[in-house]
Amino acid sequence: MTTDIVYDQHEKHFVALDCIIFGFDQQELQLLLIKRGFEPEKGNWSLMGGFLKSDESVDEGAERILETLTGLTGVYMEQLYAYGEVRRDPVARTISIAYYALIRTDQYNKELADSHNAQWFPVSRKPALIFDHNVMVEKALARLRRRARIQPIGFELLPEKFTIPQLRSLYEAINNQPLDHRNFSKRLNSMEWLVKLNEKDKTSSRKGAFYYQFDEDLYQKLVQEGSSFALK
Amino acid sequence: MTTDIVYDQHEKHFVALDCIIFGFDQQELQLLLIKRGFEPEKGNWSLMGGFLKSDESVDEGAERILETLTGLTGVYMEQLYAYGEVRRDPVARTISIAYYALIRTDQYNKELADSHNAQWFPVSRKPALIFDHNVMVEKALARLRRRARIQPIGFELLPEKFTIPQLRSLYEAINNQPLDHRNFSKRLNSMEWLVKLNEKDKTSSRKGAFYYQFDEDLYQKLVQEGSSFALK
DNA sequence: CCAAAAGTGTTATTCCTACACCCATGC
DNA sequence: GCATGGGTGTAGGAATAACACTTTTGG
Repeated sequence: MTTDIVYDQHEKHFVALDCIIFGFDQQELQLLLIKRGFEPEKGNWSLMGGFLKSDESVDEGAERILETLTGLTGVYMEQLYAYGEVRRDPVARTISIAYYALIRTDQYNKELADSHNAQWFPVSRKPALIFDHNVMVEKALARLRRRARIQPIGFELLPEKFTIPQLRSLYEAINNQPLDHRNFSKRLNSMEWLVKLNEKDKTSSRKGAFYYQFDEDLYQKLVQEGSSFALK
Repeated sequence: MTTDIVYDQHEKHFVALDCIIFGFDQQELQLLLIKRGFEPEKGNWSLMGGFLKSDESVDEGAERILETLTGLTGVYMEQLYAYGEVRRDPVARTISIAYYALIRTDQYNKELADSHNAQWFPVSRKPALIFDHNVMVEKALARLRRRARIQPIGFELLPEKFTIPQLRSLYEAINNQPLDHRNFSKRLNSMEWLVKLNEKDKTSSRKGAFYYQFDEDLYQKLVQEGSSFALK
């Protein structure tokens, strides 16, 4: 690409993309981290990252990074924040644009992740990370908590079919606090976009819990009509 | 700065900083825009922007851009979003990190702004902007609306001393909807951080309205103790 | 004395919270 | 038949929303 005399007097910078990858194992909120294979900080834990290429948008770059580690495409991803302290990366001045992703822990490519020395950690017991990755994770957690209250993104962390106790357990994990199961059910049952199936999950109780599904189309229609999501 | 063999195989990019500058004229929410003086899009309206330098953080870069136009430092600024479509800037691939700022329309350097062909526009009647600056403004507005409900940033747009009707008028402008003045006053009067002064503004009524101030220190203390801001 | 904006109080409704019991099933 | 988790209903309290009148004062 040809550039311009006005632009060419300015400096260019490395632009990195770092992914905070969340998962849920029916108990705890998890983070997919990789063990860094090169200096500096070799052997320490870090977020999955990579450099922006010239022929991709930053969104596309973040999707590529996620796919490189997990093999997944089309999953929920949201830009979190751009980190730009001068010395945040000791090797070279690098601007990092952080994204967070919500994936289903049973659907990613484990061999691929293994080959990058990736490992899941419960958010509550994550190791210290390199550079400013710790603050990225903190911000992602805060964002996820806020978003999950007002937008139906929790479903991205659950299987297509889920039970209400599973969903509650997820929200308890996200917010790190117990919820009253009666009030939670009551609120959910008033949500039109929640579709009850004629099928039960019997893996966690003798009685079994009904499966539900999130009706994305109906939800979009309801949003158009002015109703809004709220859960906590 | 020396870089690294691992880094050097990657591409570098122009990184720009664009500022959405909000003001309030006692009636309407305003935007400070500049008339672009060079091609392409010469003569069209745009946000104030500039390129990131190697020796400044992105926050510092944004502050520098704002100061270049307004002469102001230390004003409220928040990173909004990083825009990174490949062709968002037709001249050269440029990542833009957008910030929004809240300034007092009576305190900036008008000569400086004039020298950049800057002009205030009511948000409701802003001209079409270049590149993706329109979506930046939309996002900034949405963010401002959300923030103003849960954090005491509205005061950044008002003089140190303000009246309750002024504050209400500001919130009406931000959210573009009328508020019940009785409920608004009631809510405010229950806010401990609102300091009533023994002085009245008589410019807008014969009776006069008491001036108030925001007690930042007390607010911080209250936040520490777990109370939270909410206004709408 | 009157116009124009400032200030204040009460009630109805809605939403949220707390809380306890019955149900279905596999063993 | 009992232990285990799943499912439902009600009542009290808090926050919100709706609404009308009195006050001050410059002209």
